[in-house]
Amino acid sequence: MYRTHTCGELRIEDSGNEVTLSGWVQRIRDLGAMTFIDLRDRYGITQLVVDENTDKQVAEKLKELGREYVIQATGTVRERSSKNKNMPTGEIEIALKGLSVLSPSVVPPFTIQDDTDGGDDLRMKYRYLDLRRNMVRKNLELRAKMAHAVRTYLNTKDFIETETPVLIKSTPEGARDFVVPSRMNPGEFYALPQSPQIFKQLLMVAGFDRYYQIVKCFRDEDLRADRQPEFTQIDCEMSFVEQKDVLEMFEGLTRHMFKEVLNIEVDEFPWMPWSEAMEKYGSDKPDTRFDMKLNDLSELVKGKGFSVFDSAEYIGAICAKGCSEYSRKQIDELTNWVKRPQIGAKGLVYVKYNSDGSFKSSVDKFYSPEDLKQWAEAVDAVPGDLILVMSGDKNHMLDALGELRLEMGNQLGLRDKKVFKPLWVVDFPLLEWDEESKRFFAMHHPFTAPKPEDIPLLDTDPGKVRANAYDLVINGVEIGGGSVRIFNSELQSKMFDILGFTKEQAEAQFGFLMNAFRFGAPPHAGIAFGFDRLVSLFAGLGSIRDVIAFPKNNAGRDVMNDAPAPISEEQLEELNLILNVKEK
RNA sequence: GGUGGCGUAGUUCAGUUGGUUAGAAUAUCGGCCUGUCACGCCGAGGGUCGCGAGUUCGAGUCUCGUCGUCACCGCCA
Repeated sequence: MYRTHTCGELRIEDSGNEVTLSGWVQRIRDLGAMTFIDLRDRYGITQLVVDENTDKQVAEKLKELGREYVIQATGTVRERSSKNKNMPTGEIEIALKGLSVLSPSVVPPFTIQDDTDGGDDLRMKYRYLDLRRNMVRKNLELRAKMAHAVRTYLNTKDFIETETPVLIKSTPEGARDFVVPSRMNPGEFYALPQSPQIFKQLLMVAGFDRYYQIVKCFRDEDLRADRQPEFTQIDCEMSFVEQKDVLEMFEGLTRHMFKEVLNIEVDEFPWMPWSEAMEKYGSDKPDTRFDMKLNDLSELVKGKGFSVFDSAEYIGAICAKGCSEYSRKQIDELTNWVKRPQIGAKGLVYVKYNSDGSFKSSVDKFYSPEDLKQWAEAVDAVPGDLILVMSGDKNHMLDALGELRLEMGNQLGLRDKKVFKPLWVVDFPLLEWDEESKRFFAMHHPFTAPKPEDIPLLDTDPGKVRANAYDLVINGVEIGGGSVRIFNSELQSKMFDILGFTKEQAEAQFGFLMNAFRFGAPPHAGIAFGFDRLVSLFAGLGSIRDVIAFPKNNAGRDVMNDAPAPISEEQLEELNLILNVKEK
């Protein structure tokens, strides 16, 4: 028996008991004739004490100990003569009678403690040591708790958890696929799923009615703090439902998780049309923790002789509450910020609505105080506020103002991590025009159903067609998305047609799905949540890396085991592969 | 594919207009210490300043390239 208790559970009531603990040496405090050892495991830290005079044998053993040694310690629980109120086990200690080293440790490259001295690179390289730290382990415990809450909720709602294949067929739409060569089928490849999309729809055809899966998905695209090449989705599909039914079900799931995991009651989720999100927040994933909406000033500001505005397609503004005292330097910094290539604005016009009711702007030459008063009314500004205006190409400016809005939200401390504001963004466009290839792409995916009232537009103005597609957005993070699916093979054929597939291509790529639909497909709809993002949101973190046990770096590498890596000539031969790596 | 930040002791960092032998903290090792809990005190070892080239009498410092890493844009739902 290695232990009778964990390092986190002994209390003053256990005094006098003989116990055995196993764990890692956190720290040794050698006071000379008396030595204290902090013994750590997942559950906590317990202090061991050795008196040189009374425990000579054990004291001798202490000499070989070092940080992160795994030891087994036996002794008697006793009340401390000087207690530590800061730790749960702080009232007791173990007077050692026996001590054995189960496994020694070399000196670790960084210290295993909450405020570690290790940088990110090093912690990733020794991730198994990083995972010993409370902060990191807590994130993964949270993740496990959340996965449990998902299963509890969906199981009570009669969802069937079903696994779908990981080796599937590559499809042309969407993200780049990871591919896997097939040894048994020379020259042919599997793909790893970007999502189990087609399989879950086939499960609906199969009559499963309600399906879910917490499942790994793979996309071979460039990475970000919130994007990993392999990530986890809560993937779901339901039959005989409309959009409203799906949103209600998964609002229920989300609220259940907030309640179970964080003990937070969130407000009902508002529904916001995609067009409103774009116009008012400059984003399809608005952060509604704060207001500061975008305002279209185009009509108001034109025709006053300011050629920059007169020639612009769109002039928009946001109102930063209480910022009229911003200094020249602060305004300049904001101007430079929006001029960065990532934002790409030409400049920034400001109007200070001073506390005394007067105006000071960078365009005083062209606009009278009366004009500026009108602007202020249009953006709901009151004395003490700062109005920030940008002009240019409409879509670009909505985007830029949206970014500026978030930046001001950050500067003004309006994006509190402890506050959660979920909403549904609905009525996405069905199709997106691509200038390069001169064709439409499905904004969500090719199986998304158009809104019934917009179906006539498919023939006349496909770009205007809205989809029965929806995203769950929380605090400016896209947590999940889904759609009502097309379940009629004629409409599906039409979609493939609009997307530029020939009949043969559609048949080759999705024939089996179209074929399945000929055998009685129920109306169905589904959704998938980005589980990693949801966990990092709950944890109040910016990066999903911190909620994944073994994540990959920016370049998709696992710096711990150095994957990806070349394979042997024999392996290549067996897979019928010849490499043709281009020199840079 | 592109833009930017960072790279100095095991680790986290400092290092002035380019100027003598590159510092601090922490970790490690040794010594002292009976109530510590970030123990304390004394001492020691520890450096390819990421790598390569260039400018210069002289480069940790300036320039170019390269590698690594992070963030963002493109990409991705």
